[in-house]
Amino acid sequence: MMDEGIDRVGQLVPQMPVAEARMCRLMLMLGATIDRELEAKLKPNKLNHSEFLTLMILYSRPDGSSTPGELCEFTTQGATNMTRIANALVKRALITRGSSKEDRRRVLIRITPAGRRFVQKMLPPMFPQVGAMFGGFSAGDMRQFDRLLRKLAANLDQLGEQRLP
Amino acid sequence: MMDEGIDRVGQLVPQMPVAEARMCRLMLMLGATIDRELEAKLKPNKLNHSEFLTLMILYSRPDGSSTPGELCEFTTQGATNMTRIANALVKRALITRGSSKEDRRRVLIRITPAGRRFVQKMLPPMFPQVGAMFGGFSAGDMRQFDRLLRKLAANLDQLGEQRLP
DNA sequence: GATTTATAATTCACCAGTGAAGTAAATTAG
DNA sequence: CTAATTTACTTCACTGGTGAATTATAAATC
Repeated sequence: MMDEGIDRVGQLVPQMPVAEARMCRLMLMLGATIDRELEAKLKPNKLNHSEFLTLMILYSRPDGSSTPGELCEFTTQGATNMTRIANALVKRALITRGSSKEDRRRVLIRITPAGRRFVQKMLPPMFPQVGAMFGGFSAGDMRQFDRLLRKLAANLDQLGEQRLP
Repeated sequence: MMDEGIDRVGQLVPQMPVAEARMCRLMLMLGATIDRELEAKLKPNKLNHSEFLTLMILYSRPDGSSTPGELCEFTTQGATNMTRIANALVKRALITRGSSKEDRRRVLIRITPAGRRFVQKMLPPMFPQVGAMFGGFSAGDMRQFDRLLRKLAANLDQLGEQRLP
């Protein structure tokens, strides 16, 4: 369906890299699909993707804490949105927000015990889906897939750097 | 960086399918990155992703026409948003909107000659980036990658169907 | 040591996308 | 043939996310 569309565009615009465009489109579609799937799983917990990611990063930290700036970097969110996310999670008492002693510009965000319990309760129901996504993938498939995705990631990193400096 | 985070969560929650979760996260990151890259390329043309996709689907149609409902399906957009998209593209005279004769509920959307010229002008500057994304991919890599992505897509389709009916 | 510059976070105004309700036409059922 | 149901799209109110301006603190420069 999508393939036909791209093929036809390729006929009309002959210099187009058809195979690459197709792959690119596939990645976009799959990314969006996984995103939807994830959001559906999160909805019952009244979390969205970026709130979930933020909480998971805090959870994964040995000391359970970070700063908005750092969380922005790791989640690739803007600072504006991180403020909203923190507000939402603080309101639900999953994290706390306090100001740093050494640098009073900095805000210290920390996951609460309730936040940790919440994560531990929320994660396991997601496991079957995550497993099913890769049903029928052999060990070799997994290795290949990982390799190719990271190769693509490296290329994209290069592309991204060119635009900024 | 992400890998360490997932590994650490895997230690805290032992039943977690770590490899699958990692792959899933990679797909989400890459999808988002490609999306950002695409949006950056579209910005100078004052188009966003969904408007671009809509226009490209019309462009790829032999008769250059479709209906909002069909475009919703192909772009996986809600009808609400398709109304906005059509408004935006009509305002720029890239498409026309008329009502169908056989079924007066239906709206007929058609790409204009100006719309076709616009697409032909806009596409070529994107080709180098699309090519660069897959720089260093051998023919075998491309085949493998395509195979694995479609396998994943098939699994996701199954997952999606379960939730709806 | 005062002033400039840089950094961290927040607030505000806006854009893109969604769900629920509304409108209008076509189809089905009684 | 009328009434109920379904289909196609639009409108409205809201959520999530972004860029530009703001505030507060720290670091650098003169």
